Amino acid sequence: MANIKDIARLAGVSVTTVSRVINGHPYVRDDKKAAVLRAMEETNYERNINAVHLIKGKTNLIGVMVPSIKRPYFGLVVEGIAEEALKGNYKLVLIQTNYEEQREQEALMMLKLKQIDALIICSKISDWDIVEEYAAYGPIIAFEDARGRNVSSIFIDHYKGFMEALAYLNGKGHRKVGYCLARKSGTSSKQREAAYRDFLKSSGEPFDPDCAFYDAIHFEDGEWIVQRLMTMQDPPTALLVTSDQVAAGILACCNERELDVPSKLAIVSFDNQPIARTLNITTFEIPLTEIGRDLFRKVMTKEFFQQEIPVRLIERLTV
Amino acid sequence: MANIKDIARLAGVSVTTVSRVINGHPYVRDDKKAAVLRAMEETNYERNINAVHLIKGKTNLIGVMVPSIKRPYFGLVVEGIAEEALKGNYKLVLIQTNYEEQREQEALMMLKLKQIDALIICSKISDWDIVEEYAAYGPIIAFEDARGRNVSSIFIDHYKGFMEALAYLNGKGHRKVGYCLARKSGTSSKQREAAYRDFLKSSGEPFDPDCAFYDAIHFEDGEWIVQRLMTMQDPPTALLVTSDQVAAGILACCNERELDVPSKLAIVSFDNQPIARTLNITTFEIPLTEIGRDLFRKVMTKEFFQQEIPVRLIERLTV
DNA sequence: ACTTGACATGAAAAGCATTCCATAAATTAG
DNA sequence: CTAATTTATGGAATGCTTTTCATGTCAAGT
Repeated sequence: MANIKDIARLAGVSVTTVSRVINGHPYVRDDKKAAVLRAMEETNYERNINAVHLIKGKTNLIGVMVPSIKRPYFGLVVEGIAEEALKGNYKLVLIQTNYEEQREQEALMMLKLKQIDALIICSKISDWDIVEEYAAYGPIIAFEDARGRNVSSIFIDHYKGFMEALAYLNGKGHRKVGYCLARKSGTSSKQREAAYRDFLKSSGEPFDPDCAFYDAIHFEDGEWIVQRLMTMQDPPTALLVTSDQVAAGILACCNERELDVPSKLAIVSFDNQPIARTLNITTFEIPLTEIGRDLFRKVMTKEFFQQEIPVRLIERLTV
Repeated sequence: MANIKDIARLAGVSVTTVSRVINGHPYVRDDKKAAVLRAMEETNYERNINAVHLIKGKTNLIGVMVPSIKRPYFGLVVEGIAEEALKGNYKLVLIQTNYEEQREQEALMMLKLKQIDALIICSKISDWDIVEEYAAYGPIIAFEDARGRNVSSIFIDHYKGFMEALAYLNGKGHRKVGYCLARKSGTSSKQREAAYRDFLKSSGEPFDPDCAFYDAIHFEDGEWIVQRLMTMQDPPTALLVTSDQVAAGILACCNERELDVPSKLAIVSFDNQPIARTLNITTFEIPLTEIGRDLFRKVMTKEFFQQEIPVRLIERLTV
């Protein structure tokens, strides 16, 4: 494969001039420019991008840390990131972590190694201390509440969101509300459980551990949730679900078992994914794709930035 | 940031020796090795990965071309690719093309520029000629029927699959079968339409253009499909759907409108995504994640490889 | 005592494009 | 008509690591 030196020789100019032509810099006579272009054409020349990366110290690659890309939730976020990346001529490096700390560290390491120009954390398990440490090596933004931390973030206040949802259900007459969470240990789950307990305390209801459903992540998780629900002698009359996918699964299984929604079981979920609209699920909108776009835009400014995205209730037919 | 020269100076050895330590090569005295390690520790040294890429001529990055990552179908494939990539210490560069030729070309160009070591095409719109041209620059594998082409591929014979599905429905007594396709112009859609027409010809039924539903891609597309179905005076008694997502959407809308499945409308779909199991959708299994893993493994061998993956009928409750 | 092979180390080349700096020619301004 | 710009061009340094080649020491084998 020809390199810039070959082109220079073929065109009878210096490598500097060739570089000027390639990068559209001024001060190159038209005839020389033409000669360079011809030489590039003839040899089917492409510059060695890795040499460019080396000298420029950047790669136009943005890292995206996601636990699992098959989950529509992350698909929607990454979609937004990808859309925006395209405009800025950036490419995405996808790091699927499966919530393993070691893999997350690998992603962070890529930033230190300058293999990526910035890192977007869609969800993580590692401690903030570790993330902060790596923030010294390049811009990082997280889609997770980082208030009080020195890391940029665009986030949902899940405490608030859950509170609002609980108040809404309470207002609709529901006294016993169950909830489905994804990872028990995640930041957002902790916020949500705190809200749940606080709400219970303020309304004087007792806490029933049977009302908590963990590891509710996929559509298919609706199945065991409904199954468990039907074995309970005193089941909740409403369910707060942290993902439309799960809510959709629950709804589907309820229909199958002729457990009427919302009269027997009300469902409120989060995200407002397309499936929620189709199935008329009452949900709190979290504009995932839009957030993805924002994450990209903001991380590219390289400036510290934190912003809360408010959730918005969309009333449909499951309450 | 310290570089290898600094380390060499600090440790009182040559850069060659430092390189040996870094890469675990033999013939370094223990005391020197220790000195190098100490120097690296002290300066928090990390080698410049772009320099490594330049000299090695490879990046340990694999390109993945997908039209849209938010579609669970591609999420599942990429999941498999990512799993396997992890094992080989490769990272994925995601190129979301939205079926725009220009973006596809960008992905191919990355291969030429040696920014990626190999390219996996999950779906494409560009002509094979173009792909073949770029195959000269590095390993490419496609998840699309490339028989007769000089490009590696792991594929489904959609003609066969559709034929099998039609025969199955015919055997169940369905004489008028509709079908939902994603992109009208895609290779797989062409194969499927060919099968459909051939089947009709052999069974002597006339072709009703109203039975064809195009751009059926997402769960939510089920809505308009059912709507249209209900306006037809002579609707098909069965529907062949090329994605479980769409089938699930159709099923959900049928339930809502009390159109009984399967007695009023039978549904057969493809993929056997998790949602199909939960909703008891009769479907032809296409092991997407497993195929993702295979795509990665095979493209890494850098050898020409073509393999058909047979589909497998999974009978459930929608027929 | 002499050859051979294993062990150890470093100088320098290779991989390639960008950019700073110096120089020269051609214009424009005054 | 000189001084100051603008235009044009190339040499060399820079970014950093890996690998080849050359050289040297030391122990084992004959």
